[in-house]
Amino acid sequence: MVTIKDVAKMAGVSPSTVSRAISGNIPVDKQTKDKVMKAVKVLDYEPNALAKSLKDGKTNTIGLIIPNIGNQLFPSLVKGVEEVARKSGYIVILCNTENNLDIEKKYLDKMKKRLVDGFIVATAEADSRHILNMKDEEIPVVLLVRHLEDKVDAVILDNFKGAYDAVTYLIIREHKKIAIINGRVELTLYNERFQGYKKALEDANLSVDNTYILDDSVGEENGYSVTVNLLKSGNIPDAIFATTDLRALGAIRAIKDFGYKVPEDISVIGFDNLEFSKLFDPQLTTVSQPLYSMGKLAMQKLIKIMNKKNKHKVIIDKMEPELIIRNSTR
Amino acid sequence: MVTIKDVAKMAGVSPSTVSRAISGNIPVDKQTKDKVMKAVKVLDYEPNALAKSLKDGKTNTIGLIIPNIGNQLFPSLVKGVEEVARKSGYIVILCNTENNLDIEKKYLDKMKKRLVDGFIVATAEADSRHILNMKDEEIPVVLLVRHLEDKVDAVILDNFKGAYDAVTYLIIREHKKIAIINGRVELTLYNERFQGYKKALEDANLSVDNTYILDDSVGEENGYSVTVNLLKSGNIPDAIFATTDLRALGAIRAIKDFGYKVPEDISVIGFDNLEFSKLFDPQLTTVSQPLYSMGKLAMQKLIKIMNKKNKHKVIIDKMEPELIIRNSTR
DNA sequence: ATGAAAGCGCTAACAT
DNA sequence: ATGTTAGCGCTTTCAT
Repeated sequence: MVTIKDVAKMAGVSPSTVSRAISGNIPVDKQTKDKVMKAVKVLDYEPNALAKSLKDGKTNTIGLIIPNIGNQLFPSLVKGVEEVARKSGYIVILCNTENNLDIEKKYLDKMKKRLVDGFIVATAEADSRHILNMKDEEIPVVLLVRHLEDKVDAVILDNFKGAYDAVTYLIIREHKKIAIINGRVELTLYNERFQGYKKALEDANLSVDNTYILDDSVGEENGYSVTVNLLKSGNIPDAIFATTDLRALGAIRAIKDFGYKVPEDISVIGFDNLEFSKLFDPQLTTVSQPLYSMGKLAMQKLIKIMNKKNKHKVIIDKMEPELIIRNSTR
Repeated sequence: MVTIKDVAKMAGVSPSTVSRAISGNIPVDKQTKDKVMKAVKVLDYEPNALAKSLKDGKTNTIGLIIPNIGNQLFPSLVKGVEEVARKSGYIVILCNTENNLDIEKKYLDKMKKRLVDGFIVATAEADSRHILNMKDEEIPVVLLVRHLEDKVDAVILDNFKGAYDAVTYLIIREHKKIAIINGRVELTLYNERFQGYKKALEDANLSVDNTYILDDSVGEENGYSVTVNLLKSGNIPDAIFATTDLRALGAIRAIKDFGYKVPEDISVIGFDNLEFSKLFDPQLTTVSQPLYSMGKLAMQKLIKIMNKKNKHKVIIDKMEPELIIRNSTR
């Protein structure tokens, strides 16, 4: 490995002069600089970032904690984070936790040892003491897609509004019997979507019918069997609000299997606007989360936080969802 | 930050003893070890991995170079790599190149400065001198989903066989007029798929009809317009072999728009077996790439290579594709 | 078994 | 403007 010493020797100067010549911000005689640069070229010298990091306690590295890159939500998020990071001179370590709190904690510990400069955390577990601890240790953290009250900076979606708008749209289009397929209500985002659903019905003086509240929080059925059960009961809704696109697809499959048509008999609306939702037949009406922008914003926030060491005011950025009207609603 | 000195002071021993006590492989008096461990606990000491890396020239970090995490092929690959890496004590730096050779090179340089221990490269550009250079510098590299002759270790799919099997299946099911929607033939994988297509036709004594060779290498249409053009020409095929699932979906959309049915009028077969391809209506018949396993294998290979410093024999692992028969073929 | 000292490659304070 | 020195936190000879 070529070190700064080798360059110094070849250029006939001291290592510090080489360091200064390379960094640029410290005045160096033009001639010596030329000599140094030539030596750098000849030797193909690459400064050792590790040594620099050790010296100045900054690694220009961030840890990105996500539950599962296989879940289609996350690639867009990751892409946004990576792009801003790269353009700002940071690199990102990808930490996939498999939705396992233990793995998450281990990753966090490991990353701290490596002096990662900050974290973006996009996992949604109930137990969050370890996140709060990081706050106390003054390690820069930005939450993404989740938040912890107003204690940690975060970039989230206005899930309530997304659900409210979706259901209100259905109501405007004269649907009256609107079912919801929901996920684990312990997770804030599903609770918020549920609240939005209820509020929209209430504001339209429609009653909330418990038989239309479908719990899809367990298993990997993605809305299929709960929809089947509902249809079997004979209590046919005229619309279904699914809290994810995947659930919407499951619902549509169930509806088709029962010989009903989407949207003619039953409208279906999804949530997330995943890439494939526009490729589906019928193209899915859905609530769009600006995932890519959210990833970018999270990284921008993190950079700001990392750059100021003193404490700052916590800001929660709540992004606007957008209703994308396609062909699965009439 | 708590350092090894702080621990040493509290335990009343020297830093070297602390180091030995922690590492474990060097004999330390049981009593002193206990004292040290207690101090470690009390102070919540975390060894600085950076310092260790600087010392022993190993970072336990690998760089994973991919063209675009937004492309559905890559999350599975990444997942496999990450899982094996994590379980073997490595962390992975995610480098998204946006299909830009310049960004790729910059990332590679940057990673080298950080003394990344090795690379997995899953980008498919024609210009590969920089990859070959790494080989010369004896930097461990494994290519994934692409390869460079037999010069660099790689994990790839048997694209020829995948295409051959798919087209042969169509022939067995009595299709005679089989079109192909292909990508950039400069990329080995598309060339191989094309060769598989041709060979299957030849082996069945079917002629290769140029009007059935659809070039979908430019734009973002994903098979839609080339299919439209073909159908417009009146030269209706009875099957279409699309070289990606996305292109298959585009083809199906075009076919439906023309009032034909899939698979009754025209069978369509895809390639990749992306997550959503089974959710589509009709569920897509396609050639499956074991992406997750390929990611895992690539990381396993890389670990082996990193562990032996002397040169080794280059091995190309060619994975078996699997034909997944669903409902888009009759 | 343990401590002292040197050094990984770099930069910055200090000296000239 | 440039060289000398010290030190980031760790491990590893070399002594004892």
